[in-house]
Amino acid sequence: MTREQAGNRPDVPDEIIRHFDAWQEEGITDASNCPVRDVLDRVGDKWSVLLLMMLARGPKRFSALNKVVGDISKRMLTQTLRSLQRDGLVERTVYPTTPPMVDYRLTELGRSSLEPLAALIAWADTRHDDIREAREAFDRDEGVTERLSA
Amino acid sequence: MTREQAGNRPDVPDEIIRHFDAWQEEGITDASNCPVRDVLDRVGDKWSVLLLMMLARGPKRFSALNKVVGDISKRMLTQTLRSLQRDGLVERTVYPTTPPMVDYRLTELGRSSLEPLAALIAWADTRHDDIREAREAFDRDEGVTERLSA
DNA sequence: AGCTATGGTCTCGTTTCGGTACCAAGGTTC
DNA sequence: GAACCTTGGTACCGAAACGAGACCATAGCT
Repeated sequence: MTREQAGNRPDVPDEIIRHFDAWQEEGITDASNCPVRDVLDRVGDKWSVLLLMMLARGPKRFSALNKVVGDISKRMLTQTLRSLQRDGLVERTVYPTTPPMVDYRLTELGRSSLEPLAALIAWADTRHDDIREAREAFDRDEGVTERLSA
Repeated sequence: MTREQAGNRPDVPDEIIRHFDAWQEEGITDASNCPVRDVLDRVGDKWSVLLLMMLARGPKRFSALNKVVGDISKRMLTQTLRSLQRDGLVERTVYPTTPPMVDYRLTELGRSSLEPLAALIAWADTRHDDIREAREAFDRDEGVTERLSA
């Protein structure tokens, strides 16, 4: 009872698919009137999701985040945290010591975002091998993959 | 019984959180050994998720995708579709007519990705108002938001 | 006086991105 | 039979985003 029964129909609620259809008919041209487009732009940046995950356990200081992620530059860390704060996903607390101490924690909204994000992570985890395999096959065959149909 | 009972604990399975913790201890420095990082980079580009959604209903031709998304350039459309194909999420079929006709359809793997993606979309839809509100508040107060704690 | 630590900002060079122009091959039109 | 239309791209160029590193203020310790 794996997942084969899916056949040609995605195992996604029809409701969602109808959603997609609606957008297609309206044309998704403008990002402004589309709530999802808006959120996708945030999810769709290199660091936001990663930072949200790192804050899942609890508050973390700027330097701790910088250390834990490692290959993020301070510039992007600041920038990403600011936009997460602006969107109400994280909260920034400054302790007026010297040197200053700042910590970031998820808001309730931020915590709620982890739910769907966790689903995505879980998918990534279980299907990653398939992706890697596909990738290797593609690189090996280099375009021979193209199915030609009369 | 909204969502307030969450308190300080995210309503995310502990299993997932422990996952995050593990990464933190190992340091997430290198994107290569982290399956999620890999997937996040794909999800985390401007167009991939949008295109996957547009293909949810069924196969679509290059020009149809270009029309439906609207503000994607042909360049990025080609590029994004290639990488989705490489990752085994979409399948490319060329019909050798003139002018050539090409269509793209989700693979089983691609279809399976819509499940967690749909959850994310649903979240975006229900919480978008909160985000917009937070954004307006932030822009209005411009940094006064900073909580100072002794 | 000098070194260290924190949470940034500034600048600069590189990557990536969006937009436009262009291309190939065949069918249709004049 | 030369001009034009179509599709699915690629080539090129300027613009925007990104990464690495230098720099800064403040205070405590040596």
